[in-house]
Amino acid sequence: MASVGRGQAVFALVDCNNFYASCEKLFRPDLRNTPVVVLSNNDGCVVARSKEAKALGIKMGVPVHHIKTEINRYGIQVFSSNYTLYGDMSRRVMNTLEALAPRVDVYSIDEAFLDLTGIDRVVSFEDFGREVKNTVYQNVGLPVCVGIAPTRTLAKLANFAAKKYPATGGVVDLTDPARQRRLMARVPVEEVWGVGRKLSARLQAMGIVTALQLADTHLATLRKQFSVVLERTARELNGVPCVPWEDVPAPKKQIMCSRSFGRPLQKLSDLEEAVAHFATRATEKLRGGQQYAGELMVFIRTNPFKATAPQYSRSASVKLIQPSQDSRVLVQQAQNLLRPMYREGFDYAKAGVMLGELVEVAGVQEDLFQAAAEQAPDNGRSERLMAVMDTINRRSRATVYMAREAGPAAYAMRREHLSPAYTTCWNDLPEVR
DNA sequence: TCTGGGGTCCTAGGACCC
DNA sequence: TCTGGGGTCCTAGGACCC
Repeated sequence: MASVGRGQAVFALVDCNNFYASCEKLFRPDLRNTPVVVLSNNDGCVVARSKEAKALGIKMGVPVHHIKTEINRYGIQVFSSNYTLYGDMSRRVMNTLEALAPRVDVYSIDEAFLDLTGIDRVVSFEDFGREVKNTVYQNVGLPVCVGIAPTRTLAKLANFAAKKYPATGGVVDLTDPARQRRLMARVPVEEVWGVGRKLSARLQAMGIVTALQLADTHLATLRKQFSVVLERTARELNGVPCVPWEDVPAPKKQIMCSRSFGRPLQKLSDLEEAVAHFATRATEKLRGGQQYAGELMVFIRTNPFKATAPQYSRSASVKLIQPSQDSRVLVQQAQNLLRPMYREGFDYAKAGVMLGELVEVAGVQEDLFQAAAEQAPDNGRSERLMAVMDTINRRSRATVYMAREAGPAAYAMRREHLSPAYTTCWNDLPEVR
């Protein structure tokens, strides 16, 4: 059993295997050994693959129309993204983890860091990892892998090994420095957390090919030739934690809502409808985080992949005189930005709304140059109206909406392979006969 | 026919100030 | 001939993550 110094930090990274594909399979036992892929919004490209699909060589991010032949030849099951389902399954996984570990940092929809500092006085890291894996599988039905190490970057690497080498049984304790070096020597540098395509190309050109070579590179060189980011990564590979643990998630700095349209739009009125919808959704998220937006940005663009068609792409932003979380205000501002940008004669493929300069409720500044009487008349009415809208819409999606959003959505997504809402809709509950 | 959506952090460079 | 230096703030763009 590996041991670490008293008080030395230890993290576990728990990561669901092929998360979206596993969620789909969970409710379709008939697909147990069938290759499954899940598509991005609008059924565009592959964003998740079951292990059978990976074995067939289906690549991450490939447009689905490029793999039509394989889909037919191998009987690959295709699903549209069902974020309602994945979000609900994610919540169940995270709840289970929170019951097992004292401190949990939910990092993304399918992974979380656990703080295991000091836990080896009671149970070995390896045994704890197996308990996590088994409990999640028992409670939720989803397979996970667990990597354990003194830094998050090494925990990521441990998780990579747990996934890649079946002999590990899906759990790797990487607290032992000698074991860290042995693993790093076998792992390509591009697998290191924080090293993407561009960086790995530059590193390889310098002869740095493995994770271990990166760990052993002079820190000052990394900082000088790259940046502090890569220097920190190298430090973390050497077991020195550089990312502080945060119990309270940092407040968001921007909120975005954007979507490609199911089919190209030409008319201003259709774009107005889409932009109103995006602004409404973004503002809901804003209120969910108890924040106000000080800035609003709107963009529209044609399809850059369609090289033969005339291209057009514009964005515009406005600083609000007073930060707001009122859908009426932000939808109106978004329309004001959209109309002057719009040009006739283009096939618009995508639009979006971004909220920035976010402030907490308590930090809202009164407008210095507005007469008190002009500021006062609302008197909290906006907050109350929005709260009522949110309450109603939480119970039943989109019961109350802005007038601009009305009508059958011309911008609606393509989702031709959508699975039922097994866990969030009574009518879609799976039946056991 | 058909290529996602939503984030974060860092750096370089320009404007501006004294 | 010789044309400062240091600081801040903002923005755009690039890199990364899932």
